[in-house]
Amino acid sequence: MQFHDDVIDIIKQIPEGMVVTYGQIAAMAGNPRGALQVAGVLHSSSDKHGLPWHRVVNRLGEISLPRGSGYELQKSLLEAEGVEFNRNGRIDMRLFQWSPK
DNA sequence: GCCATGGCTAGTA
DNA sequence: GCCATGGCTAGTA
Repeated sequence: MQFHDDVIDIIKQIPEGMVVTYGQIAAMAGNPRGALQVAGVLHSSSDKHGLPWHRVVNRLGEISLPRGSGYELQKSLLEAEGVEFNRNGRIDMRLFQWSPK
């Protein structure tokens, strides 16, 4: 599937220390309303393709995974790359959101 | 609201 | 086919 493959390509390009949004990826892959599908791809194909899945967050700059089920891991992976979280557990997207050239 | 996916029944043949 | 189910979100209030 084209969408699926595009999503994977895009995610692979996210540089270390940067993040992108589900919707952003969906739009880049040609389906502005496919945010949920992007989440699906992440959920199912992250391991197989060795994707930097932790660099994908929701539009508010927060981690979407539930506490105790991925949240902590994702947060620590991002912090290890220099991404900072404020007291609300959010990332300042003006500083860390990546967009391709 | 949106939309692709996956699981699980109808309902033909 | 139908229907529930997501690692979601634009656009009101």
